Amino acid sequence: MALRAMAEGGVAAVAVEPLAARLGATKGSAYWHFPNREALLKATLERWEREHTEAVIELVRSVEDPAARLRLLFGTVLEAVEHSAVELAVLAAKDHPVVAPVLARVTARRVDYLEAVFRDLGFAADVARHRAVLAYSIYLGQAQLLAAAPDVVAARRALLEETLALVTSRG
Amino acid sequence: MALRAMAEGGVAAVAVEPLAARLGATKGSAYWHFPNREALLKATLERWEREHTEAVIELVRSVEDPAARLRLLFGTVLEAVEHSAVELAVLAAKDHPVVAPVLARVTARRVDYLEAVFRDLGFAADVARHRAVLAYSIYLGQAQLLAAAPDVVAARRALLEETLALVTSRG
DNA sequence: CCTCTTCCATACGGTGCCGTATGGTCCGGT
DNA sequence: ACCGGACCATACGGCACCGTATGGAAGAGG
Repeated sequence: MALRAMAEGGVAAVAVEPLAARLGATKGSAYWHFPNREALLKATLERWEREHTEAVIELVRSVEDPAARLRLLFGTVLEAVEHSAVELAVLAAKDHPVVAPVLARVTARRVDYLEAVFRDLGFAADVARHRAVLAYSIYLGQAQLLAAAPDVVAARRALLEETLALVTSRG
Repeated sequence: MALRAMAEGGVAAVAVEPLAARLGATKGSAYWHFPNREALLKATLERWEREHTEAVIELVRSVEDPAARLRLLFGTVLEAVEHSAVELAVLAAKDHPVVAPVLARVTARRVDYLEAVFRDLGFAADVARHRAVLAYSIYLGQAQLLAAAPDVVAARRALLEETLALVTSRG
């Protein structure tokens, strides 16, 4: 619920009074469950941290071929637009003291996982690292672009293929 | 001034009372120059639109070789971190009714320019378009990543070279 | 049946911002 | 010397949110 609110209204929407109203409850109730607004926000973010990273990794883990694994990974995260609304909301609040550490952990975890995939693809350690950062940049940028100017990104399927081809190309 | 405030505190910081205080003035003064907060924000965003896109294009226009032009372009926009704070602030407020149209125009303008550069590089129209969207995604994602988790992006110079190599590689 | 804990509601004061009203200063034109 | 417009300050009411205080309902155990 709080995650849905965050997806729609950003981190600012994870606020006591609006959320209580949305749930048909009152502030009194909310302040029994959480000591203050910061705790509510923290709980919401940590829930996002737990659910929205390992879930994808888990989904993809079973795929043997690393190229197919990468394709499934990118395909999954780039199709779910409403899913990535939460991501963008978190990024938009990157300077908030409660958000920053969670965001740093999630980012590091994801890039590290991507790095492992590129090593599975046969890239040397340093190259794999670069490709991982690059691939994650493309994901972030594309999510941002899709949300900010969807008409600019017309042929999404073709773009996905082009992205995969480039990011896994040798030499 | 308002742009500086936006870079530091996001779109929310472009507010009448905080800005007036920052300038050592009062609300009364501010509301003489602008009818309301929305007008102030709009003026700030349109100033950003005018200054932060054409300036870079102008800087780069003189370079003959399209590959060198692209290198200069990416190098310029990816080095200026404090510069890109404004960009991220605008992206973070992409759903704000005043922000959305400005952001859409700026995005379209930039991707179109990139597309022209890739055509200059000899790519066919459709491929040039894909590369342009991809390149702009990388820029957005990298700016985001640099701001959200700077330690993840260690070797920036090498990453720039890798980016350029991939994005201009022939399929 | 009484009581204690759990959970929720009402009511209050505080803060930061918006926007309006109104008065004051300074300055060029006559 | 006067006046009108440009510019700025003070003061007010309103709104949305935070957090606290306090008073219930409603079930569990003695």
